[in-house]
Amino acid sequence: MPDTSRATDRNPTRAALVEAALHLFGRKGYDAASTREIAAHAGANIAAIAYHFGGKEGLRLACVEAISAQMGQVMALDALPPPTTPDAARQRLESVIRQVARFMASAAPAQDMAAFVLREITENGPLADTIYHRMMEQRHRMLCQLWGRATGTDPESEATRLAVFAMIGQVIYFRIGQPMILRRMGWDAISPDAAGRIGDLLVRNLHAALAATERTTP
Amino acid sequence: MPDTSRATDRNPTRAALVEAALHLFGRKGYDAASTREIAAHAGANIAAIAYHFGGKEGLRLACVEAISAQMGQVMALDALPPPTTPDAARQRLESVIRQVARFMASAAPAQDMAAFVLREITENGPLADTIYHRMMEQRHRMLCQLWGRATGTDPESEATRLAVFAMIGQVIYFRIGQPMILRRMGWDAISPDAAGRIGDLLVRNLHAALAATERTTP
DNA sequence: GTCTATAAACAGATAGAC
DNA sequence: GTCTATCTGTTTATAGAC
Repeated sequence: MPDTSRATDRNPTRAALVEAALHLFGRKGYDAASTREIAAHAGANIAAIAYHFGGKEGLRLACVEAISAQMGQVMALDALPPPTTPDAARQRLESVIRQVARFMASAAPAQDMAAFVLREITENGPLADTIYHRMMEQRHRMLCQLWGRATGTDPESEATRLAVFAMIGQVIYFRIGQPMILRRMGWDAISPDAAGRIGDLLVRNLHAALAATERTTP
Repeated sequence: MPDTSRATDRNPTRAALVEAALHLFGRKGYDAASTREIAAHAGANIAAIAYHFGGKEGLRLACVEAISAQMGQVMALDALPPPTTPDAARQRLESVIRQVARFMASAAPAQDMAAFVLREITENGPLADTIYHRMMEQRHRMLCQLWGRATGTDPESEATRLAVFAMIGQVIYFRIGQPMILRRMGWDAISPDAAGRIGDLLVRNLHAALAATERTTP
């Protein structure tokens, strides 16, 4: 059993297995996706899963690590210096929303990743804790910091935390509910143009919500 | 094989099976939830599933019918006369949001139903079409009517349909993402008080978004 | 209507050849 | 590292007693 915990994918079979697993776990759920199906989808042998990951559970963990790595790239908030003025915070929130919206609305891998994370959380599986602490909590906290700076309110107040969840809900629903949205819109995919218009809408809602917050809690 | 398609639950075993199936399908997914587990959870025998529903698939269909019936009660928009003034439309939207938010945030069955529907849609299972047409589309259309009336814009324009999806996203995220939200808020459940505050937040965001729409597209 | 017993297909894991 | 073959347990569905 070699590099079971390695996130880097030097081996092409290993990488293909993670990609296929992410797709099938996300689409059908962990239990419903069989190792045979995953191996076939990756063009690999069933035994390769045990070899590279030690078993099905190891493959699940490898998926979490792959998502964590990808997510760090898309929401690279951590690297930038924290904004000092309300206006700078507002702009930072705006650019985060646009970036995440573009990623969520279009990119195919995002579908699998979002579905996978959501499932792991709602099923409260063995990796729910890991996912929450490594990917969710710190990012929400950072968004609360920006929101607090932008509105002049306490970043860790209940109102702020809930407001950030409402904002997040808008963005990720365009991913989670996408099959429904596509049908209703008469689209077969979200074009780059459409993703831009969705981003515009979400930013407009962001500004409206920020203004409403400032007016309510001065 | 008796009343396979009956939605009314005269038989207590039948009703218990639907309830247990809704819970387990919603929590673990259709494939992952075994008929043995469902029967045990309902205090019934495995063979009762084949007897009452013709098989596992029939049980799945019975779940859809149960949700459809429940949803008609919670979002009883259809019965009321359509509002004529923008202000009446705004109030109608507000009351729908509060009602759905209260249901989504607290009631335990809502967890199972929301998770079940979401899964069926994202897995694009055999009942995805039924669910979309019987439960999603007409309600979204009705909300678009209200939104259009409230803002004076075309109810079926792209902007309106997307704006309604953004609004819906906020509401249902407080159900879908609830395990995450509870952790972050330090709650172990959403109290009635908290549900009220979440409703306040969502209504405030609704008003802000409506105002932003009016300003943008006069 | 509800139960037991069983059939036929499937799952994940592993031993060992190459 | 990758493959075939096989072991062991679990799945849904069903036949038939009561």
